[in-house]
Amino acid sequence: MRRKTGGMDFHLNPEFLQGTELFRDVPAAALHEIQAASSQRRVAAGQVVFRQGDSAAALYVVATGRLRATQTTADGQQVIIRYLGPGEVAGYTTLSGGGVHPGAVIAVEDALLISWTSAAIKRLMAEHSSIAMNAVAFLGARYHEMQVRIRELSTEKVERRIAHTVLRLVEQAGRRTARGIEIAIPLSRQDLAEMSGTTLHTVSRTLSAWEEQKIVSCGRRRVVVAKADVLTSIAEV
Amino acid sequence: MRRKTGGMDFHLNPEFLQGTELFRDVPAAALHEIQAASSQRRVAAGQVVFRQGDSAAALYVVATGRLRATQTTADGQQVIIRYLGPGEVAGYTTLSGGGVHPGAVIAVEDALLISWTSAAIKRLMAEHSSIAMNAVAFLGARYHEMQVRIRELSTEKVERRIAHTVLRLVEQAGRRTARGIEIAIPLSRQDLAEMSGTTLHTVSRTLSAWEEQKIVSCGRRRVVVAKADVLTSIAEV
DNA sequence: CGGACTTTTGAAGTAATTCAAGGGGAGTGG
DNA sequence: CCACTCCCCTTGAATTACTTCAAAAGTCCG
Repeated sequence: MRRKTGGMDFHLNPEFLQGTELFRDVPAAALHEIQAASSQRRVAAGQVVFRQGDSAAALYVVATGRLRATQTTADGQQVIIRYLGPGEVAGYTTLSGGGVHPGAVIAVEDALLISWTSAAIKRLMAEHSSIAMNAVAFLGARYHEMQVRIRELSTEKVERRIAHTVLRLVEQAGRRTARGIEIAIPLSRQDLAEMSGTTLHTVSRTLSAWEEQKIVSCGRRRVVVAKADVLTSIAEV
Repeated sequence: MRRKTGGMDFHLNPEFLQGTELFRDVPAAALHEIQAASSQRRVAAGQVVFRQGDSAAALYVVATGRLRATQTTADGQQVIIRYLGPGEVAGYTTLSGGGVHPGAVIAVEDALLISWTSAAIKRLMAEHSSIAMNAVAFLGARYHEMQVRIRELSTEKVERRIAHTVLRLVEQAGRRTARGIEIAIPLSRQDLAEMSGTTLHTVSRTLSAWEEQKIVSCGRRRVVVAKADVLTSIAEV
C-alpha cells in the first residue's frame, strides 16, 4: 500500500506542504525537492501505521484523516499520547537517531499519509535549515504539552483531568453544531480514560453527571460540549 | 552576574562543547564561532535561572553544577520535570519561537552556565545544521522521557512510581559509595513526591518501608540505594 | 435478529490523601 | 558551646476519591 508520488491518487501541492508543521515557511525552491522525495501511503481506519519498537524507517505527515499515538506497557496497559491531524508529523524518532519508535501509531479514520525515508528527511533537514527549525519548534511544543499533562496528572483530581482532556480535544478537533461543539473523533469512554489517566467507569460516571447538568451531551463514541465555559471553570478551579 | 567570555573565570574549551548534547559532533571550525558568541553566568545554589513566564531570551548549557526544571500551577502546586546536569540544555524554548519559558529553572547546586542569546543560537543553528540536528535529537529524547512518565503516572501505583523515580535519579546522578549508590543531589521527600506525583507523606512511608528491608538507606535530603536490583523488581513487576 | 462492543450504574474494597502531632538535625546566634 | 529555631522527616488515625468487581442495558452491524 505504498507508492511513489506519481500524481494520480493525491496531488501533493506546495500549498499543502507549506501548511504543515514541518514544512511551513520553507523556501519555495525546496518544495519541489521535498515533494520529489516523498511517497504516499493510505491507511484504513483501525490500521497500524507503525508499532511500538519498530525501527524508525519513515517519517509521516498526515495529509487527511486522523491518527492516534499510544504508549503501551509490558503488561498491555495503554495510554493515548496524542491524536494527530492533517499537517502533523507522525514518527518523529525518524528525524533523529537510527532508533525505534517509542510508541505505536494507528489510524482512527481512513487517512492519507505523506512519507519520507529516514535518509531523505535527514538530508532535507541538513540542506534546508528551516525544516530543521520547524522540527525543533514542533518537538519543543510537544515536549511542553507533555509537561503540562504531567503536571495535571500529578496534581489534579480526575474530574478536572477529564475536563482538561475534553477541552483539549475540543481545541484540536472541535466542530460547531446546533447542539454545541462536537468532538470530531470517534471517542469511547475507554479512550477518554486512557487520555486522562483513569478508568472507563470513572469517565462514564463523570460524563453522566455532566450530562445531567447539560454541560455535555454524549452518545456511543461521541461527545458534544454544550457549555464549554462551565467545563473550563471545572478545569481551572 | 553575566559576563562576556574573556578567559579568566572558566576556560570554555572545545572538548567541553563537543561533549554537550547540543554541540556534539559539530565541525571543529564552528566551535570557535560558538564560543565567541557565548557568555557565562554563575548561579548559586537556590538561585533562579529563569522563571515560568519569563520571555525566552537566552539558552543555557550547564557547564558545572546541577539545575532543576519545574512546572507550577496557578495555585502554586509544583512538579519537577527534570534535573539538568553538565552538558545539558536549559531553556529549550529559546531555540524555537520568541515565546516565554513554560517552566522555571533553579540551581540546586552552585552552577556555571554557558549562555547564548536567542538570535545567536538561532543563527548558529541555521548555519551549522549539525547543531539543529542535535537539538532535534535531544528534544525528541525529552519528549520520549515525558511520554514514559505519563504512562507511569497513568497506569502505575505509587510505590512503583517512586521506585522508577529513584532509579532514574540513580541513572542520572548516582555515585558509588561503600553503602551503595548514592544519589548525588540533595533530595527532600517533597522533591521525590513532586517527581512521582504523590505526597511527601507517602514518599516518607515508602522509603521507611524500603529502609526496613535494607533496600535503601536515607537521611535528610539524601538517598542511598543499597539493592538496586530489588528496586528494579519493584518497578517492573 | 443475533452477537459483539460500548456504556451505565450499584456496591464493595482499598490505596493513597489529608489531618494532626511530634521528633530530630543542622545551622545560627548568644 | 549550648540553646534556639527552622526545616525536614516520621507516624498514626481518619477520610475519601477512585478503582475494582459485577451485572445489566443499550447500540450498532452484518
